[in-house]
Amino acid sequence: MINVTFPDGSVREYANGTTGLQVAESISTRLAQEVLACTINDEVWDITRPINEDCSIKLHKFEDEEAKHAFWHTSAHLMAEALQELYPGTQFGIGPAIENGFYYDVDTGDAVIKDSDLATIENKMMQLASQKNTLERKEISKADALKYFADRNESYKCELINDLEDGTISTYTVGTFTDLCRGPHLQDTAKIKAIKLTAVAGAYWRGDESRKMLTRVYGITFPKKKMLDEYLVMMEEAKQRDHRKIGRELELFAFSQAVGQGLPLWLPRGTALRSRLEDFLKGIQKRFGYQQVMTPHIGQKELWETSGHYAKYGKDSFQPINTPQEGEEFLLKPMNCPHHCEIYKVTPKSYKDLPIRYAEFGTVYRYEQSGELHGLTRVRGFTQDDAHIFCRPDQLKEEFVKVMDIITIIFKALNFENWEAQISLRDPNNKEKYIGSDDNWEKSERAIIESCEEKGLNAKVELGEAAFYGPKLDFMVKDALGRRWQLGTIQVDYNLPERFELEYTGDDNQKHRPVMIHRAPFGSMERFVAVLIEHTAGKFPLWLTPDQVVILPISEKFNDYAEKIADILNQQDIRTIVDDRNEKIGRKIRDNELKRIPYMLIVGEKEAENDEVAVRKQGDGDKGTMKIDEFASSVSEEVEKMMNQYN
RNA sequence: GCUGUUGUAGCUCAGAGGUAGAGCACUUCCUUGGUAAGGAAGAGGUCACGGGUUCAAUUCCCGUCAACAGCUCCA
Repeated sequence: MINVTFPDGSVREYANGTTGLQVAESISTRLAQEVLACTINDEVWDITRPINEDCSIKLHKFEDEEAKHAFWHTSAHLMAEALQELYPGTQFGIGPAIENGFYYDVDTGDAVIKDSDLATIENKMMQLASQKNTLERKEISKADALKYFADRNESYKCELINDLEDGTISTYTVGTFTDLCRGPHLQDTAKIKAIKLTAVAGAYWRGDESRKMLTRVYGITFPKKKMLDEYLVMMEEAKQRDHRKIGRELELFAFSQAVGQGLPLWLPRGTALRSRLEDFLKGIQKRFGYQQVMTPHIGQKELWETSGHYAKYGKDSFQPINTPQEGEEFLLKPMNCPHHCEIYKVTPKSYKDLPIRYAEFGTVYRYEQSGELHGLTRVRGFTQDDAHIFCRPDQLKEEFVKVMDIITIIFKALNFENWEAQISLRDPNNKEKYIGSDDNWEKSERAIIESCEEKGLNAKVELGEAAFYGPKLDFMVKDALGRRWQLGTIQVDYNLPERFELEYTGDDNQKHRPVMIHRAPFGSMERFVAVLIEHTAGKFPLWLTPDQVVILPISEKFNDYAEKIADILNQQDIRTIVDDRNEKIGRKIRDNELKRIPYMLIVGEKEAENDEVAVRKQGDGDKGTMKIDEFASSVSEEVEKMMNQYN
């Protein structure tokens, strides 16, 4: 007999070899029908795998990530089985479950899978699923595994097996398809009731650009048809939040082929929004002891040879600008650090001067590969809310933590809740990708890790994600469709101060090297605005939105009164416009609701007689009548309250 | 950059081997209205660009450019 401990702490006794499914059955038949996977001692298992020792158990229904994972992983195998039948000779790469669904990377040889083929594959999958085939787990030796897959010409699988340790290898078979797989899986395919293959795309084998590009088929499945329908509706709604769509509708920004790809044009309303964000950050930075600086958009090529950027990125960048003068070369600046280092060097520095914090909204140009460009989130010309902090080594951690505070303030002010932090360190197996001494790298990495510990920040550590000159702490936010974007970033750098020979005089009257922190709380204005648009669906907070109030006269007879109120409000810095079109009030309300202007003031005969306005809040309907002054002060208060919180 | 898809009016999209359509937006006129689309008329397109096939190409084929999804990359 074995003892099984449940999440509530209760313990039950079962026969040795009992499965998770049998445990579920012992509780209720309903649970047994719905359970898809189980966690045995912190490891997720198939519900049909016999348990041979005392353990803790957790049973997972579809709502749990663990169950979804098994569900979609099994779906990937099901799709593989379908592909094997439809495209004989297909070789299989990997086919994991992902955040929403699954994919499988396959090599179909000469056959090409097109978007239009997805329906056929779906149908095949449905047909196979209804066969209710069970998934059979088998543990096999490395030699047997290699032989099995080699016999089937599965070179990708063999490559994977070669990297595995003998004794840890298992396969799963469903119907006619056997796959190298760790599991866990569903008991059988009958639970898969709704299937949607969402996309087909290319993906390099093992994520390596130098290797073959396989065909990746993406899909998602559900235990109920209704769940799939709901998912598809949700995806449609997410698309409505796309910043590219809202940016066009609200006339915030645009692109022009004549100007060039990836070069955003900020329209008046977008510029108003962005400038307000910049002013907001400037206010905070002033409080934190930053000084604004300004530098040119170009600089001599030598600057980036000194920094090391040219050696690393030069040939993949916008090429040098030549001048009529023989041999003169300038670069569009891809970052601001060298300029700021030169500002540091203008005067000799004492240890008493540090820390020095130079901030600049610096526009930079990077030649991103054409396939990387994406709305405002990935562009070729963008403005970093950049700053460089030069400090003594003993000030490093305090300065680092202060930057974390700024980022937290900003995320809080804009109601970003679901951000993630990531510590990006060197790849220890690939040190030649980086510049600088081991000693400096270790100091930098330690400073970041310790700062996070000090602030109790739960950051995920990623090896190999560091910049080539230093480690960083990045703040990531998801867009409407769940894609992760890096916004804020903080980087510790011992290398540039050396390369630019930055110095300060210490209290020992000796020359010392300062440490440098690169930081950008927004990341870039472009990307931040993009994510903000998706986050708010274009309904920006009152203090930030380009137009705060729109006045809607009932008829043209009241246009003069509307203009009068607009003047009064604008004089009090309440950004007000008038919709003086010859349209009925219902129409004006509809159009301005869609423009997401926070307040609509409806004015007609009644209001004009009494110096009043009828207030309507965007998305919230009629709020009744107010005196003009009363409305003005309530708006001002609402804005001030927010600003006072952070200044 | 790679794989796939797409490119028709400012926007969203129909369409067909015989040189183009809708709705919205725009202009003018009528209407002067009370909380999410009033009515009428009009203007607007080298069907992304360059080749080829054809009596004839915006439609079929090839190339280029751009956009979209994914991969790779991201100082």
